Amino acid sequence: MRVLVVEDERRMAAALQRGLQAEGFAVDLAHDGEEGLHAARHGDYDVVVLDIMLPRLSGYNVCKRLRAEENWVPILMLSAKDGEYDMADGLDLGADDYLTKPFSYVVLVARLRALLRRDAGRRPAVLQAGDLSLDPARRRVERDGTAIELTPREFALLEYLLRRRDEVVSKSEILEHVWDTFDTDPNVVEVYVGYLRRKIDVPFGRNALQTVRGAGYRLAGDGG
Amino acid sequence: MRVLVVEDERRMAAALQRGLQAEGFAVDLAHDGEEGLHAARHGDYDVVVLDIMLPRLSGYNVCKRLRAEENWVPILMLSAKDGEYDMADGLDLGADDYLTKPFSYVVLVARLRALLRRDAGRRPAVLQAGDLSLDPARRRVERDGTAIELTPREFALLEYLLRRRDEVVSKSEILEHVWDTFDTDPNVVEVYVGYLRRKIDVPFGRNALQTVRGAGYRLAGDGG
DNA sequence: CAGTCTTCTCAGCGCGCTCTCAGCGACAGA
DNA sequence: TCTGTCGCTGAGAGCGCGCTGAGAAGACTG
Repeated sequence: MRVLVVEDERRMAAALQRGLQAEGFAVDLAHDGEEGLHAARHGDYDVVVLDIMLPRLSGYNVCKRLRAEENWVPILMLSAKDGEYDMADGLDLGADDYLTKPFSYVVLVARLRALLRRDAGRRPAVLQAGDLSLDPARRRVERDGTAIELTPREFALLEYLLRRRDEVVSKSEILEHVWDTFDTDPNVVEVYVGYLRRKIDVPFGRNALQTVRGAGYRLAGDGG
Repeated sequence: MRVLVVEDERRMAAALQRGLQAEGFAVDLAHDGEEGLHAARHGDYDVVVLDIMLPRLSGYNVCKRLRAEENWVPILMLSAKDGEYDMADGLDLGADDYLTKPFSYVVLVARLRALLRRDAGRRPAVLQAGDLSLDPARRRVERDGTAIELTPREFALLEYLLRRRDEVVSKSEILEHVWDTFDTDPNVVEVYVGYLRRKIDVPFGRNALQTVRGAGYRLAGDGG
């Protein structure tokens, strides 16, 4: 899941980046409003965390412009508690949720996941393919009722493949959305596909995670 | 689909080439503006990815000259984010789209596809000929509801023939667009036409992929 | 600081894809 | 019918893609 964090205060930005990456998100940073607006327009993010007090262009205006352009990416606004804008303003502008600094990190993550879940409405809270299920909020994976332990990277990979189940997903797309790079050695994807198979397919005698040679991978919607 | 990438920075150029080839494009590289201009003039490309900061001749000028020569090949401009030119300049010059570095790889591919689609006057997302269909995005081929597995080369060949369905396409055109060469033995085309027939025609008792002796091949619009 | 877990790199290997080649059949012109 | 050309196809060689085991490096825990 790709997150854009627009925050000018370096320490806060770095902390958010580290924290969210640990949760398995792919995080990009923008340090002022112009940069943030541009990134949000072109970056294909699943959610945007947007500070209000920003150099060059306020978060307030970034949000307004995005909505004016019919860009409906979920936005979570952040503001200092003594700021001149309050929650009502933020939500009026088209933000989807709102947090006041100082906020609890755990609350931030919970709200982000809530946004991702709510987004598009048709996205189910629990992703499924046959008897294989993944719950993004609870970080839980099951096959046939049995819980499966995954590392953060494995989890992010499976989540992305499940969100695009039945589609053929190229290694470069996977690198982009799960690793947040595109010029890395694609072998790392092959390695992690191997790890996943040994956890979600092999023990169950299934074949959900299929190779499409020369094109990428496909997660079978029926669970293999 | 032939893409020209004009980019002086070797690592970026190589990464783009690898990535786009993985997406099924035929990619040529040019490493400075003069070279790029020359290639764009004579290379018969479907789209050009053009960096702005280039040795010898800027992307800015390459674009300007091409348009002055009435060359309307779709151009996607790339610029460093702190560059002296901005989006408005690029679009004013006749570029069709514009991306700022660092950009998302997936967005680049999506924009390229959008340009290609727009260029041909709203190409349908799914190519069809009778009950034979090919979905470039999902990389899926079906006949009569049955999924058909194709190798990358077979897929590229069928895609090209479908885009020019009902037309007689010569072997040299096919070599040019699917193999990205023109001095190879045309026999390889015959071999792959044979492979395709055995997958899309023979099992269904059809004859969509027809030989026009002395001229080339034609994919029948009604699916044979 | 040791021990564990996670991530990622690397090298080797097996197989599927690609392409070449030769032989043969189909076709057109004489 | 004969002949030369064009296209088709089966066989097979080469190699590049994808998979895997080993292990190094780094993060985290006790």
